[in-house]
Amino acid sequence: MSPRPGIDRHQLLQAAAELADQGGFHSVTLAALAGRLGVRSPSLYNHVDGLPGLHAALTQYGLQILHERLLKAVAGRSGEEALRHVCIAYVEFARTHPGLYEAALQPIQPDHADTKQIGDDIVGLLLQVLAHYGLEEAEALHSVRTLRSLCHGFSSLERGGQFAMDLSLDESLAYMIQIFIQGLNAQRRD
Amino acid sequence: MSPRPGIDRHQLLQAAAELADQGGFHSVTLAALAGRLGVRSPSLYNHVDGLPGLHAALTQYGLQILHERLLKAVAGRSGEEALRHVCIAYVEFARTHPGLYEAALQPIQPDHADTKQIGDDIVGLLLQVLAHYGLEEAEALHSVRTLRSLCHGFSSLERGGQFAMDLSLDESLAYMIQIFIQGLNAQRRD
DNA sequence: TTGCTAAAACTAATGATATTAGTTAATATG
DNA sequence: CATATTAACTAATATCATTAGTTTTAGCAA
Repeated sequence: MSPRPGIDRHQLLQAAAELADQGGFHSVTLAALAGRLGVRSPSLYNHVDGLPGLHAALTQYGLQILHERLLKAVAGRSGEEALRHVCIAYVEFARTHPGLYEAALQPIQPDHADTKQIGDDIVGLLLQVLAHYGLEEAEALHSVRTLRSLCHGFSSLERGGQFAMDLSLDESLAYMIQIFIQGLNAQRRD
Repeated sequence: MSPRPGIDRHQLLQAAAELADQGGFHSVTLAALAGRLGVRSPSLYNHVDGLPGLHAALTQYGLQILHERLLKAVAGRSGEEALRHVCIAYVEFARTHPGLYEAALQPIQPDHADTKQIGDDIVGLLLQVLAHYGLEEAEALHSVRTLRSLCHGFSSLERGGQFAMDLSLDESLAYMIQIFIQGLNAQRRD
C-alpha cells in the first residue's frame, strides 16, 4: 500500500470517460478532470503523465472496454450470426460511449506496447469471426480491414451527424452488414 | 473594393489547410495561422469569427475540394469504373490532404446551410454513381451510407495508423471496393 | 503511542492560447 | 486632397498546461 491512497485509477478513468462522453475527446482536459475529482490540476501529475498521458490512458481504457463488448457479442455464436452481432456491438458501443470510443481510436503512440496489444486482440477476434468464410490469409486480413472500415466509418459518420437524411440508421446498419456478408460470400465463390 | 485589401480569403484558407495537413486539424490555431500570415492573432477576427469560425470555414473549404476531386473522378466514367474511381479519389484526397480531410468531416453547425449543401452535393454525386445498380430509393440511400462508411472508415483508420500490419494498403482498398461491388450485385439480384 | 518516510496533495509562477476593447494606420472614393 | 471605412495594431484578461517547491497525510517501525 502507498503511504497515502489518493485517487483511485479506475475512478480517474471513469471520470475522464464521462467527460469525453459528454463533451467529446477534446474536452478531456486536466482542469476539467481535476474539477470533477475535487482536486487541483497539478495533483493529477501524480497519476498521469500530463495531458498526453491522460489521453493515452483513456485510449487504452476505451480499447479495453470495446474489446470486452466485442467478446461478449461473439460468445456462444458463430458464422453469420457472430458477424452480425459483432458489428452491432461495435456500433452500439460507439453510440453509448461516443467520447470513449473517440478516445479508443486515437493514434496509438509507438512506445505503448500494451495498448497496441489490445488493438491486436481486437483484430484477432475479428479474424476468428471471419474464419467461418474460409478465406486465404491475405484475403482474411483485407476482410478485417474492410470490416473495421465499415464499422468505424459508420460509427464515426453517425456520431458526427453526417447521416442527416431522414432514414433509419439501424436499417442502414443492417443493410451495410448484409452487403458485406454477400460480398464475402461472392468472394469465397470466386 | 475595400478601403484596405488586407488578407486574401483564399490565401488564409490555403495557409490554414497547410497547417492542418502538417499537424492535424487541432493544430489549426489562430496563433499559428497569424504567425504564418505575418500578422497578430487579433487581426484575424477581421476575417473569421474566432477559432470556431476558422474551423467552420476550413470544413467548408475541405468539402469543396473533396467534391471537386470526386467530380473529376467520375467525369466521363460510368458504372463500376466510376464507382472504383470515386472511391480511389476519395481515399487519395484523404491521403494527400489529411488535415483538410479531417476538417471536412468535422460536424457541421446546424446554421451553416451552405456547408450542408456541399455535403448534400457529395451525397447526390454518389447516388448518381450508384444509379447504375438500379436500386430502389431507400436501398440507394442505404448504399450511399455504406459507401461513405467504407471510404471514410478506411481513410480515417489509415491516417490514424490503425492498419499497422505489413500488408499493402492499396490491395486492401481494391479488395474493399470489390467486396462492396459484389455485395451490391448480390443485393440487386434478390 | 510516537516519530519517520513516502507519496500525494497543495500554492505559486510561467508560458501559450483565445478573446475583447480600444487605438492607429492605410487606402479607395468622393 | 480630405474623408470614411476597414484592417491592422497594442494592451489586457481569462483559461489552460506545466514546473518547482512546499505542505500534508497515512502507513509503518521503534
